[in-house]
Amino acid sequence: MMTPEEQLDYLVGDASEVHSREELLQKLTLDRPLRIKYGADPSAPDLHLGHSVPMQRLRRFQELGHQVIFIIGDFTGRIGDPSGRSRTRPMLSEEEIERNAATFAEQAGKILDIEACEILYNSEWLEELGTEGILGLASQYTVARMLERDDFGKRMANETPISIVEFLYPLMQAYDSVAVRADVEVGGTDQLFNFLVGRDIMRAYGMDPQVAATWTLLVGTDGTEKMSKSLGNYVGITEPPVEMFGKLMSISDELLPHYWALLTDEGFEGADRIDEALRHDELHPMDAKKDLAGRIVERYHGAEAARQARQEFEQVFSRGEKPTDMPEVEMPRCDLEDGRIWIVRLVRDCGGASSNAEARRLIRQGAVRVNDEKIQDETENIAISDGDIVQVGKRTFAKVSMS
RNA sequence: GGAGGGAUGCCCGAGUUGGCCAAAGGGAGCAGACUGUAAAUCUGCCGGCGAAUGCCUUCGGGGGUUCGAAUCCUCCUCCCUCCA
Repeated sequence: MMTPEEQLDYLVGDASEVHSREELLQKLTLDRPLRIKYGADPSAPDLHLGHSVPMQRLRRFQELGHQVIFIIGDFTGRIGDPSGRSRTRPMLSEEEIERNAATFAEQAGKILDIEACEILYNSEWLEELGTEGILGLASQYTVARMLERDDFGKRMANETPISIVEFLYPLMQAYDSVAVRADVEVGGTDQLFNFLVGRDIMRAYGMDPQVAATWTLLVGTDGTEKMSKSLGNYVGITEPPVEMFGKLMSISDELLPHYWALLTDEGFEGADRIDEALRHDELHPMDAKKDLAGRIVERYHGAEAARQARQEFEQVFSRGEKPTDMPEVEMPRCDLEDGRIWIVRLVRDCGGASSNAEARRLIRQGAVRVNDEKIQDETENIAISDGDIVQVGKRTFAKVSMS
């Protein structure tokens, strides 16, 4: 059994900010499971490694017997994204939200014990608030304090508009904490302000304020922006092992310690060790990356899958060989003329291009090979037979299957 | 309530004395070279169409002027800024 101090370290030792550790320590000595709040977006059901960071931490709370509460922001989702100016958040129907929540639960279940979690919709209590309740809530906070938020402050300074609902958003999120009697709220550093509003609002409603704990946001595979689906720089936790492995191998060396710290169980200490070893040339960056990729694939797909993904990666990219499994393209004989097919059409059928123009471009640029032979004439009608292998670029392969 | 500015290709953003605009430039993306599938860099591509100096669809939406419009007129929709 860990002492409360050890628990504190285990739970928030690697957090970027905790307000406050003393309070959390005090709560840990209470003889009851704490209620740990995590807000989930109702519109983005595909979880990626960025989401996995706070979720791994939630799992630790769970391990120590605390109660994890997911709040699906179905109501707050409707009032729009407070940060995105032009991004119009689509209105989601109830069925969609329901479906997204199911997907969320399924994917979150890969990281923690979902059966033991409470999943709540904030429309449940926010709808009941009514105008009177909203006004009462709004009266608990001042404009000046709202402007303390970095984002708002900047926009005021730049004279870019801020809509009133954007002020309401943190308040509602704060009210969620009141409604679920949260002891702790966890999330990314971008949520800190909202979490702190939560503390104030809880006090205003006569409750013990929640502890706010945030973790550094995971940077995407591009190495600059935060990981997000819309930026296309993400690694989804349900992606197939080979894809996952490949994406992790393509990150820059500089990103390695950051990933190591946030995504492995070794945390910042392990990351420092890796960083040190890399600096002294005791470790090759590629090996370190393979290690990282392997660990992550293993977490979501198991050890065997991780081993295979690594092997496949080395086969195709290090040795330039063909992958073990290639998708087959059905080639009806009747579509051929004298056993020949237009190369552009072939590239498209293999999924190597989405239009003829794109296929032409690829051919002109020397990216297309059929049975290892480079094809550069975009007008060529090529003879094909069963089992021929078409390669487009470095990673798209397909095997022809005559029918 | 009043005055003014704007809506361009995936994103940002030129272009508005009408033709030389499929539309500059940057970013993203894709391919090639180089590699450790790195990253960085360099080169090329970057609306579509079974070869074309060719054709088709694009510059918020509709209508119009014209041989010809992203560029002019008109109505509509949306966004923004300033004054009150």
